[in-house]
Amino acid sequence: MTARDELLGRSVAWFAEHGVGDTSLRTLAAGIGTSHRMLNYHFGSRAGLLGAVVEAVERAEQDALRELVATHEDPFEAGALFWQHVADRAAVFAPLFFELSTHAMRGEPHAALLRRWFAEGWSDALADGYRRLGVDEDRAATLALQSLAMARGLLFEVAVTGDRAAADTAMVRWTAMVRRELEAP
Amino acid sequence: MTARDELLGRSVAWFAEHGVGDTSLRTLAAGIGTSHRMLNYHFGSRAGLLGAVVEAVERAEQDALRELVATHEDPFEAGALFWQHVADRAAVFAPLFFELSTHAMRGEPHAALLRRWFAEGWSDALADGYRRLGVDEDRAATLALQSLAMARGLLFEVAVTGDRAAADTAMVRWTAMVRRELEAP
DNA sequence: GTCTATAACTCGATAGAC
DNA sequence: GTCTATCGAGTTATAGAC
Repeated sequence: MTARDELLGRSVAWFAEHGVGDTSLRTLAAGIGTSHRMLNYHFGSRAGLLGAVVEAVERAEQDALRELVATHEDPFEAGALFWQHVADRAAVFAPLFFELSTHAMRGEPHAALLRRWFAEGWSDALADGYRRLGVDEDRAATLALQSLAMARGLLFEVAVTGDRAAADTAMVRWTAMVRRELEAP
Repeated sequence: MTARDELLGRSVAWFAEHGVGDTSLRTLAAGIGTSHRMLNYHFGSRAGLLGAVVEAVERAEQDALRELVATHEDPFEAGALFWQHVADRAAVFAPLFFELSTHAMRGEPHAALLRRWFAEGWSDALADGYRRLGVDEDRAATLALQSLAMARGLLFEVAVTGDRAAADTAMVRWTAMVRRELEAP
């Protein structure tokens, strides 16, 4: 366990408990028993620290999705459970997720790793799921992209409006639409 | 034309030309012929200024959508044209849009207006379109939410990965899915 | 109401000593 | 790795001119 990993773990725990908000490096540092100078030393910048936090959370979430897909006969059931899991954490991590993704959109160097993480990890995991249902390569790629877009868009809605029920309904009906598409010729 | 409106118009134009990035108030002020003190005076804060910019852009976009829906027989055709319009501007305004939406997610006071703008404007406009196709109230609301989520999710993908072609394909196929849903009993 | 000028405070980032 | 400045920038506040 390096000093960096130790600080990263404590930062994730601190954010999970106190929320992310506009917490300053000084406030966070005081909260986890270090100095803002040390956070800059280990992570290069505030954005570098937040990027590492998001990457750690995303890695855990992607692992959770693969685990659910692997342990459930019905991929759609795994998807439903995963949506619940993600939406439950929306209030805490969605703002940080969308904030950091704007850094990736602007091509900022510290967000390069995050950019690849956003771009490849989720699409690949979802496309795998659709291929296992016997969908051909081309359709699987599009369905994966659509499912990812739908999930992120609904996550956005939940985070902004707080209307979880409407988003849940939309997700259930989206899943039903895909089912019917796959059963049709 | 108040001084505030004048500065807002020049700010939007400046951002459209130079991009948003991490432009400082001082840089922007110098670029549009004022001082950073005046920007704070008229908009309250940097976030207040950016919020006003996003609101102005969103208002124009929502008006454009209503205009397209009103002038086209086929609402799906209007939707396709609008998607093109929005995706073309993704590189410039998507980062700012998602950044400001995180302020709304955190319930920051200066983003209160923006929050309502995000939450109500688009859903209402889209639900109107579906109702005009004879869809009942409950389904129209869900379809509007799904269409909004799909569009924002694909906009997110375009902004992060730059893969416009994949997003266009996903949008075309989404529209086809909805068409089939509405034709089925 | 609009604008200029100035100062103080916080925060992110950096340099240098140890 | 750690600590003590130090700087630029966003923000807020005050005083005052037009």
